[in-house]
Amino acid sequence: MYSSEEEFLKAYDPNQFERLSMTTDILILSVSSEEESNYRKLSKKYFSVLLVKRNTYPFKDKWCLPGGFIRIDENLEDAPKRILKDETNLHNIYLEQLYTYGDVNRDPRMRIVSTSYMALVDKTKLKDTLAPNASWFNVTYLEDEKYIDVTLDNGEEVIKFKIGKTLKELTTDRYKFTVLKNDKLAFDHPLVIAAGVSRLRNKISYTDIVFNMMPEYFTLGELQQVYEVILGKKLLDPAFRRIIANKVEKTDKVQSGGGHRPSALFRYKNAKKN
Amino acid sequence: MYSSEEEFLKAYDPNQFERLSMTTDILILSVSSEEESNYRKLSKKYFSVLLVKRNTYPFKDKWCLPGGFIRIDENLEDAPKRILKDETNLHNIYLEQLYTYGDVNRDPRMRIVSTSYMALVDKTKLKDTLAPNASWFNVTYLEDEKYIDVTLDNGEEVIKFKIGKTLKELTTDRYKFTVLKNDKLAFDHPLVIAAGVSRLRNKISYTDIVFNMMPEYFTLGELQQVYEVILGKKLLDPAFRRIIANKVEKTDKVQSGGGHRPSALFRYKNAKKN
DNA sequence: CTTGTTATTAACATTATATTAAAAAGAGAG
DNA sequence: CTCTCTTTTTAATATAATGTTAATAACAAG
Repeated sequence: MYSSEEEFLKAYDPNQFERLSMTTDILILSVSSEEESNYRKLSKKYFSVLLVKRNTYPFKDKWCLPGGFIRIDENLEDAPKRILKDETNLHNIYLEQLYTYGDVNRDPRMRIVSTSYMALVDKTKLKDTLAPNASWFNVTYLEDEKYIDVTLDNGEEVIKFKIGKTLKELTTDRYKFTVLKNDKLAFDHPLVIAAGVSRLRNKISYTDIVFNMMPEYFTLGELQQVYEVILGKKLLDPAFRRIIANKVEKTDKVQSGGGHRPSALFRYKNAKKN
Repeated sequence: MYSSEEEFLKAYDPNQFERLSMTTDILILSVSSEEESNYRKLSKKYFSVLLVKRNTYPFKDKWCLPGGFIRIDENLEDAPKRILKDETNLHNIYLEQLYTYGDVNRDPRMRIVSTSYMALVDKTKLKDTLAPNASWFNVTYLEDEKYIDVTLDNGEEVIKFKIGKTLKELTTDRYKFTVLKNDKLAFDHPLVIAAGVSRLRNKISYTDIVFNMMPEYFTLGELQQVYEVILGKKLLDPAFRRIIANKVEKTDKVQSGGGHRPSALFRYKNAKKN
């Protein structure tokens, strides 16, 4: 029919299949620093996620993940980068694609497929650069065989939802989830949060991504707290130290002033030395 | 501006952002049975992937993964299911989303974003149901720190390509790959193959997905060969048996006739008993 | 009956992980 | 200045997981 690819392309009709819209949603995760209420000995750390309050329809006045439309002349992964820049004023942030959601009715406006990303940030690097309608929520994440219970709390508002894992017959596809209760979080964003936390929990043990959430210098106690928050359980000191021993290096700095033996400050071994 | 969501939706202009097309690509993986050349003692198993030869532009006469356009009224994950049915005449196959590729120029026709899926099948269940332009290729997959070398071979044609891993600074994002050499495989499908094999290698150790590639009854030797093919290395018998001990159950069937001690046939423990 | 072959498991060696508990070093109270 | 409190840090031990060697089992073919 056509004798060359050029000829084919010239005659190509892009409207053969009806086109659709794409958006991106970004799960921005960090660990609460909680320095305000740091009495000594009580510095409970939390996982935290950045949400924005919608001021337009649909889902007006509900919370949602930062996101937006993919532009026609923009690479897929450039959209989350752009939005991250707008939202936190940071670039060069760890970003990883999570999952693409594409149910026909997931958006009331029209057919929209959305690719979600997970970003890990060191909260101490931002500060006052947050957008006005954005807020960090502490995450409590409880998972058992059948359900995941998530509670989000920003100090003023509490969002709770429950996610049921659908029958995992022969496998453990961690993304086949169903939202059971939710009335404050827009779209299918509860699924994105569950998928992201799940992914992070999993990856923390075989990659070094956790250091994207850490400042340059940290004590092993602080690092252990972050591991504990992400894994949702206490770790024993010697075991933890053995695990991360070859990932970090001791510096000659120490952190004193805590009413106890001062702790050595460590840094990530493979970090680019500035 | 609008006093209700309905009112907003009624007035909504879906053409605010230029829409794009979406396709899906399916990485159908299996393990070669190789029963034809089964002399005794030499039954080398291979990983295999199903490719189809394109008979239209673009990439006419090149091989590619089975795939197609997402229809406007079709859930995202229903598209790969539909195509899988067309291609292999099987349904109820293990299917898992891999990654969504969305570079602006990844398709010469127009802006197309593609979500790839991985399907695992038991090759003994198909047989003569293959589409005429489709063919199984044995996969050889060699991975080191910097590169992945892949060779695909269907007995008549050999496809080779090399993939470079981009600088993994703070992390190990297994998807940030670059295709270095490739002239017979269309689109960014080398990336999909690398991502899928990588995912399978990883997941085999903490899930039971491998049983999706196995027939109902199998010997531990056969299962071990599949593990070895997927992991790309030899395993020691006792170690392997300990690992899978609680995943399989011995049946009273045996497989004899191999010129040696007959082996017990096992089955997957959590399989639905028919 | 002997040999070749793979299946299967026992027994031991090595390594990794879990657990307990002790020593180290500063802050603050008196 | 000394005692107590606290957290850091590591030593030492116990337990579990994994790696390795090699013995035994069972059948086919000559």
